[in-house]
Amino acid sequence: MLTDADSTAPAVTLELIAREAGVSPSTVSRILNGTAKVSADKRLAVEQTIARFNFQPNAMARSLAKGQTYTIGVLTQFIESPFYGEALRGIEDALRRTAYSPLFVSGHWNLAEEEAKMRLLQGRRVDGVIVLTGRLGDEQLLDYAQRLPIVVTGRQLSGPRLVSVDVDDFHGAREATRHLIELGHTRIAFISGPADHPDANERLRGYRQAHVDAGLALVSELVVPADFMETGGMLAIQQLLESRQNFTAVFAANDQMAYGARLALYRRNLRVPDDISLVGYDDLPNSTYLMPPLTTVRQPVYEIGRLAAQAMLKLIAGEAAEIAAPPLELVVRESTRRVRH
Amino acid sequence: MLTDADSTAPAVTLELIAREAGVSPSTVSRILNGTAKVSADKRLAVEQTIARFNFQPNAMARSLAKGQTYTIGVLTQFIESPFYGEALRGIEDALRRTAYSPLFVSGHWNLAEEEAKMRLLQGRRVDGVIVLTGRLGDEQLLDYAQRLPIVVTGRQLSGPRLVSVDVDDFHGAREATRHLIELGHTRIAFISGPADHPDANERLRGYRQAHVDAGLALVSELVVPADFMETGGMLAIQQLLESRQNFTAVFAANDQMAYGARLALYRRNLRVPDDISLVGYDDLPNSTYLMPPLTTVRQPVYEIGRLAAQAMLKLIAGEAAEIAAPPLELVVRESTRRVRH
DNA sequence: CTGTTAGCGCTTTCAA
DNA sequence: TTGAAAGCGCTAACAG
Repeated sequence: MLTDADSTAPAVTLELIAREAGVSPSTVSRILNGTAKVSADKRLAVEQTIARFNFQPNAMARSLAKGQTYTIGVLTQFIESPFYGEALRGIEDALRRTAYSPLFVSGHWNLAEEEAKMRLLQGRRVDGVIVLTGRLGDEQLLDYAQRLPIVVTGRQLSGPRLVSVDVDDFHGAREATRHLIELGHTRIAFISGPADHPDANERLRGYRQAHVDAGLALVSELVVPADFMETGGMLAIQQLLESRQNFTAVFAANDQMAYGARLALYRRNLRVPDDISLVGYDDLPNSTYLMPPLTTVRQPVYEIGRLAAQAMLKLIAGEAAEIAAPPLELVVRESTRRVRH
Repeated sequence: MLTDADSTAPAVTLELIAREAGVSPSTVSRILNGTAKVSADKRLAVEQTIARFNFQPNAMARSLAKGQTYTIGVLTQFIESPFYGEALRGIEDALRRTAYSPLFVSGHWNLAEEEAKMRLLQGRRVDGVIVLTGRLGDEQLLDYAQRLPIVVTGRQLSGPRLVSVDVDDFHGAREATRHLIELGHTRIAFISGPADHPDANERLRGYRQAHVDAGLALVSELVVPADFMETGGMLAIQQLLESRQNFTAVFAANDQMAYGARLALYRRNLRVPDDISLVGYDDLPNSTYLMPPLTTVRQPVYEIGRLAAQAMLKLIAGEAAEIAAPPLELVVRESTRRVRH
């Protein structure tokens, strides 16, 4: 005898439901989609059989028939990133209670991989894709936008089916540096991001501009390149210390490097902020709990995610959309203080 | 005149490719899937037209025809969680270079939401789902497994199409506590997780057992409940201090609470580890950069993700699968030291 | 208000 | 080796 698990249960399809409820498939479809009025008795019958069979319509078939998948591709860089994670959460929240759901894929800051993922998303016929920064070229993006709506962060670009959001990193870095200068610091080290990273250069520019604004000399030995990772921050401090340059403050181009820098400083018995002031960039969730709590530039990543998803919904609806750049904000916590003379 | 963007471009389908290449749709399909031998010339012609039109087969149609989606649902709890993030990365890595790709959804530790997400995944006809802990009941899981393969973490359960991985939190917490005891601590505070959280209780049990093992008295005032969040850790320290109980060490049931505790201690001018030793649980990526670097119990989350995905692949292939529980490991860093007399 | 009839784009027998 | 034809499960005119 065959057990339930062994026998090939007949797939429960819309057609099965229709038959069991004594109506036509179209009627079931109408009820499912609210496409047209259906008499109360039939509706009841159908609803009951749906419940009885625990019927779950096949989204593939539905997509195929409608030419819409109700899914929005999201190209992030590292699925585990605490930074982009906030954006994903914003996207999820914006999509909750809509018919759409997100499909997350990661590109790992690698052009080829990002392209492959875009191909995957296109194959899956997503209704649009939100690109969280990354390395795809502007023309490439414009090109994708010929076929589907695109919302992209981290650059300024626009086109028929393409909207972008960008934050003003130049401004953010300039403000952060200015904060240090206002506290009396004149020898401020800068731990920079990868030279080929779009944001990294803007932040460096901001750091420099603040010096120019204040009539302060730029000391090239105080700018040390790193990789946006904690280890990079540690190495940078080491290099800075070995260079025997004086400095009373360190501005790291992102919080992760600031964390590394913090630890390296601790190892050398340099106190923050008493000996050295430290500033980060991003305001990762953890930065409130750094010791001491880190002064940093807050990026409204969650908000960006939310706005991006909302804009995408509009684009899909065929409406125009644009996203106002949400402002960066310097969050002064306890890792910076007036320089001691 | 119509521009390219305005005109309704004829969707590029497999049929179009076939026509353009002068072959039948079946031939194109065979080339795409490597399903059968195809003469070199036709293959070439087809490949060229595919390239020319930048053809991307419609995955929906494919899924519908094959009864397989080549996608694996992953039910995580918070998409932005640094902890589960590692598992997602493990899953991504394990799936790379296979035909499958993950579909991430989050349940937010909320039964109703997890159920809704499971329904979503079933509607999308995923070929299997990996459940990262959460609140679904055992019977529920077993029930899902009747319809599709399930791999679940954070519990011990097994069935026809269901495999689970679990770590021994009891053991982990016991070891961590023992470490403290070996350092001479006898009054060890414990910041516990939510009472209805599966892992939280195991960790509490471990903490208690270590005391019993060592013949140490259990002081109930030293156990304070919190919520697995940083704020909870802060509050717990406050409560502990206000209780005027003596303690020389704090064991937090997860790293996030340890972070909060660390900050609260700092605010009260209590030094770690000189005045108070601190131990966490999880070994989040950031814990290496805490100040001082945190002694904690390392959970092999990345590995668990990888193993889960590999097991899923086997289940899908109809093979048997099981996952050996990867061992927890006490990572002794700098937040603990011998008690001072 | 409801059923019938074509597809949506791909895979897969079945013949040739 | 290749093509014709049927079908995967659903939606959407089109009649009635």
